[in-house]
Amino acid sequence: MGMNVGKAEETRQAIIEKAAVIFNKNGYQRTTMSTLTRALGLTKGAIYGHFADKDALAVEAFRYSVQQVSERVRMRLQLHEGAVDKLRGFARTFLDFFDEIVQSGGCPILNTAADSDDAHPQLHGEVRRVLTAWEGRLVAMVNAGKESGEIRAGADAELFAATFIALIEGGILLAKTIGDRKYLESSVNGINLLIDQMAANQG
Amino acid sequence: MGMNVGKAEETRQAIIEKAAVIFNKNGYQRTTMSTLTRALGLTKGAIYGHFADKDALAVEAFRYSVQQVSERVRMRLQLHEGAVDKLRGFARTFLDFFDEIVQSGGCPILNTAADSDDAHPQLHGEVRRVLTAWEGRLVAMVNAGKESGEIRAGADAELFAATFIALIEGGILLAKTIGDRKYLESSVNGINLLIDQMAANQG
DNA sequence: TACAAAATATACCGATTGGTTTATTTTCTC
DNA sequence: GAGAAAATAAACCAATCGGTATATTTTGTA
Repeated sequence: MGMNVGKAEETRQAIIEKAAVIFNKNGYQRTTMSTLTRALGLTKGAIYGHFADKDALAVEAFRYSVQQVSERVRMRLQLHEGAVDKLRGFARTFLDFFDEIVQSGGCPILNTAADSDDAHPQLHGEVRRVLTAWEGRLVAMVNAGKESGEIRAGADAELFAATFIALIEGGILLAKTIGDRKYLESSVNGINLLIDQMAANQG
Repeated sequence: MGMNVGKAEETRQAIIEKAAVIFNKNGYQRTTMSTLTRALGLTKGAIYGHFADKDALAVEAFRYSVQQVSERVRMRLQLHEGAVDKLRGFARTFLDFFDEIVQSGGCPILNTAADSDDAHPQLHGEVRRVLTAWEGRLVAMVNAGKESGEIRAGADAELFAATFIALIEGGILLAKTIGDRKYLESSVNGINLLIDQMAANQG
């Protein structure tokens, strides 16, 4: 028989990685299969050999984009000890990679949420899942800080998590649209203020 | 000669108003001219008699959507006296009309910003103009509060304005995507906290 | 290196896209 | 209410859409 698992599984991954940027920059509808074939140097035959349809590719591309951000955050958090420092580092990460975020078309969570809310149920579900996971992760970090005594027991972890995400996403939107990273800096500034208020050495 | 200014200028306005919702719900690309003719009960001939092309209609529809939000805010602010109360009322307005915002497809500023950043320069310019105007309005309100003595002279108006907008836009995104208005409530909560810290009777 | 299977390219499909042209109806003015 | 102009409808256009069938190349293995 011929090849089994396939060496050119790499092609599939290459399609996902390039398609992720294109989808993020142009949105689901504006990204046509012809756009992808041109950008990839492949033909439809190749793409449809790896993915059932445009939807399936879009979903995998979105997951890849999110995974890239998650990896960035994970690596950054390794550098920090303690809940408060980790929370500050979490917020700071988006500032560190702001240029890269802009270059790849903006935050994929934001873009996909705005693009899919009414029209694309599966992508909408993916976004919601990612957002609630992000929220849960922040809540867990705050709770860890409470157990270690870094954060006041009375701090509202859910409130903090929601405000954190809103500030980051809103800050990216503002900074990218207006073209000035100071807007994201303002958001990170605001998050640090919230962290200060949760810290144990505060009234 | 025939008619001059035209009674059926109303048609033009009706097209804009209905198209505004459809564009906001579905995005620029997904909103086809056929979609609009179906929703409007008109044919392409009628639409293209009033607008040069799809782009021109989209721009006018966006302006109308923004104007609707502005009018809401303007009416709300009339109810309040004093800079601090006006600022709180400003933030609160988005909460009051949250259901309506969701029903009409979400915040048009957010949607258009995410939809047009790379692909649609004219709409992108419109969004940027609206956002900076919004920012300027907030800064002016804070400065008015400084002059009246309600707000500390040392308060950072620009920082507040940027954080305000980021929290509102991010809050709407979260609340609409996850389907729980508590996320927008958290954002308004955060804004009120910032206002507290700017108020004169604070350390 | 021959051969079969997997991967990719080519050609094609009906449907729909934004937009135009021409015919028809409404509308306003005199 | 007649007639001209404006508004709308109907039919049509090339281009492109997502997707498929089939031909061809590449690939891994025996």
